[in-house]
Amino acid sequence: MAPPNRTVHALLGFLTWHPMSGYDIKKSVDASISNFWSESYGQIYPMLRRLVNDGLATDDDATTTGRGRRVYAITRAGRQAVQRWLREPDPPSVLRLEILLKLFFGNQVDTPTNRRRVETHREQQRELIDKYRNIGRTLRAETGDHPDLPYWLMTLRYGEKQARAAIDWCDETIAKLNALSAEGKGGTR
Amino acid sequence: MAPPNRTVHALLGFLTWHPMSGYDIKKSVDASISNFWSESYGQIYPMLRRLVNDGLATDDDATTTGRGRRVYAITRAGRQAVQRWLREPDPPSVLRLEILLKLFFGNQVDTPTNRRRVETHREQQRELIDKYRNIGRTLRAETGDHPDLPYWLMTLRYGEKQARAAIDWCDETIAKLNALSAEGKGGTR
DNA sequence: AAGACCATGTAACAGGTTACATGATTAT
DNA sequence: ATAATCATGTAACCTGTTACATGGTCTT
Repeated sequence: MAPPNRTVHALLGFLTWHPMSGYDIKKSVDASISNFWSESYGQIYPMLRRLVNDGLATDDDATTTGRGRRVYAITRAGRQAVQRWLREPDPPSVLRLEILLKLFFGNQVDTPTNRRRVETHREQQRELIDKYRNIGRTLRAETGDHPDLPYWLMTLRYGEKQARAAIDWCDETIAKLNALSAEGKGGTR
Repeated sequence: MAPPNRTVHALLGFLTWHPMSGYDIKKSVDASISNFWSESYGQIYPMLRRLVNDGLATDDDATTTGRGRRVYAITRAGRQAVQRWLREPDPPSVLRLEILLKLFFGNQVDTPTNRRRVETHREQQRELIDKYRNIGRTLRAETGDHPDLPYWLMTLRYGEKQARAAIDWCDETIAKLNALSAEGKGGTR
């Protein structure tokens, strides 16, 4: 009865590499896939219990040290679940971009307000590109021969491309906003 | 006590145009902002009640016809809430792209599986571009003089740019996957 | 001794989807 | 008549975040 759950699969994915604690997983998620995925402790800890319950992971392990730390290891069934999941088609991902929702109603506020919003977005995307570049550099340097590295870089590259496209759009949109406001002020009527 | 809620603001946004029923709003959402926003009936109907309760909309209206249909109108307080919201900065939007999560663990499956995933994504994005172009054409034709039109087109344009970037990435990634698998088969070891 | 940070966990809540139930109206 | 679709609504459920509580360990 493997649950068709995304968090579960993310956790199992990390456990395929080596046994980890909830804390480790959280750290790994933040450090490696935070540009397209997130998990909170409130999800992680209960889910790990559930994995054990479903026979997809174990914690009755010598590696679970005496006090604080509880280390989980993936089971054969767990690996099979990952394999199944990795072969499933992807459900379309629903996204909700509040910036676009606001811009959609942009005619109800003044141009500077809209422009400021787009400019802020531009800055954020600019920062993201730098972040991605740095992560890429670190990855190449520290794990240059890891067989998973090419896949990690592909996911980074996706973020980079999206951010570049977003910046393009911001520039174009700022120009349009300016044109609109010029029209409204001086122009033909 | 205006709630800091996204659905609420989406609903109010539509109500700024003219009074609408829950059903109307759902239709409008699907027809105009579905590429970056969604609302389900399960959200809409209870939320409309709440708007009335909070004094941001009314339904004690002559427009609410005898039987089925219940039409909501925005109040002054509602308009003020929209204005406040439109001037707020945008929270960073968290996205979770399952395709990237799977590709991140791509080394655990064969290249054709990964490639198929990326190719499917490419096709979906290709279709999206067509869809956006059609919506744009319809909008221009049917509401060519509406003062909100430029803003609507901007949000469409965002989707178009993102989709184009995604296609670029797909092409690049497919090439990389092929190179990886060629390496693995014949190559240096 | 203090502060950072390792580490686990839960409770409360918010946000959201799906599936179902119900019935009116309109078009064929 | 029948089918489509207009139209509202709820219950069950899942997903997810935030805030809090708790205590160990390591460094200065």
